[in-house]
Amino acid sequence: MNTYLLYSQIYVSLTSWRGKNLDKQDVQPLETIDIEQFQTDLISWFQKEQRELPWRKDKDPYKVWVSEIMLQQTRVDTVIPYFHRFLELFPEVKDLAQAEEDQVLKAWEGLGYYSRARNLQSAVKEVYEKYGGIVPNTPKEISSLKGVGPYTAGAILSIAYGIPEPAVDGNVMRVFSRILSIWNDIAKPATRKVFETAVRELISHDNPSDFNQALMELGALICTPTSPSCLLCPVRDHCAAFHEGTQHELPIKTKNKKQKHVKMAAAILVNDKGEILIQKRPAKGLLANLWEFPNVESTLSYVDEKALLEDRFADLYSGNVHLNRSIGQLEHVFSHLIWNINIYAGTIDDGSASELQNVKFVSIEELNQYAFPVPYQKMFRMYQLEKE
DNA sequence: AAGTCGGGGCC
DNA sequence: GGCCCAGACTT
Repeated sequence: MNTYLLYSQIYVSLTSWRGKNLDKQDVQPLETIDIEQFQTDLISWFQKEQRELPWRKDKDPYKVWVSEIMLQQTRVDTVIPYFHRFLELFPEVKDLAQAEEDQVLKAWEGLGYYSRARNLQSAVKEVYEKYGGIVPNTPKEISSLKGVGPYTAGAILSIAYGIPEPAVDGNVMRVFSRILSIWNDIAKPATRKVFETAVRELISHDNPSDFNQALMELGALICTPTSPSCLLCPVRDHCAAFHEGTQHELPIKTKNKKQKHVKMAAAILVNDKGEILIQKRPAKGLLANLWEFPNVESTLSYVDEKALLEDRFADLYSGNVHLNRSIGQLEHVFSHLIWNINIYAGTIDDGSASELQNVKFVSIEELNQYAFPVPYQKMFRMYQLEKE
């Protein structure tokens, strides 16, 4: 029973299923998917061709969890060194639960989307205190943890616990948009459910871990966004797009909007001991709880910017500020905005600034103990190069 | 549903 | 330049 899943059945259960190109499928009819054969082809390919990745050495739920959080919107090659360092610093739930947040953010420095780190630690604390350090294994409990959304819940449940839950990420949507010829816009939030429904029908109950990982591995290695390697694909016989020749048209994804430009001015301010003024960013919003150099959003005209900045910084830090020189400009691109920063260097008298909350004077050697966003790392590098 | 939230590597 | 990436959270 149900070895073969009729397309008509899927059609009923999903919206916009094969809503387009009904003529093209007649070229090479694909009326049925042999589910068991599909599972076998997919999983055996994965077991043979999968990459050796550090989080695949064992299925420790905590390690799987950390890896899945790091991998959100982040490439495998970027994550690998971070994963090693993070697990060295925080080998088990207890270690991360008891760590200082500043240390966690330092370990995350440069990886981006820093709320992932703060949410992960918050959730790990809950696991440590409420679940005795054991990562829960039910959809309800694990989904309630901070930072664990529908994808990550399914990934942990299937990979670490062998529970047949969908783990639908960008890879899975791309792969199944082609295999099942789904023309919904994968940029729309509602579309993910279409794919979850499909995965629930197709997932292997014998090996949900390899099934889900195989889909992602296929998306990363074969069924790539621009030029899929269909001739190497282990499931091309099951693929509607391959039969119809539409693999280059799928998936449908609407474009995202352009970034807004934000003008900034920032300064390296040094006191008479040669220490540098740094401050901690607010606990919410962009780059929350990371450290930065004095800066303002500036719509000032470049003509008088230096003098106006001196007044502004003097006011902010209750000291005499003198900007000696302009070091240059820096552009940094975020997902949704672009910073254009004018960079200055100068001095500040160490009056009452160090008494301000979230403000510190630190030596150059001490700087590397604080987590800085990449644009401020670039800024400090420019400062050091200019100084020589 | 749309906006916020990083950063780097391709093409 | 734009696009993508093992997404989640807030509004």
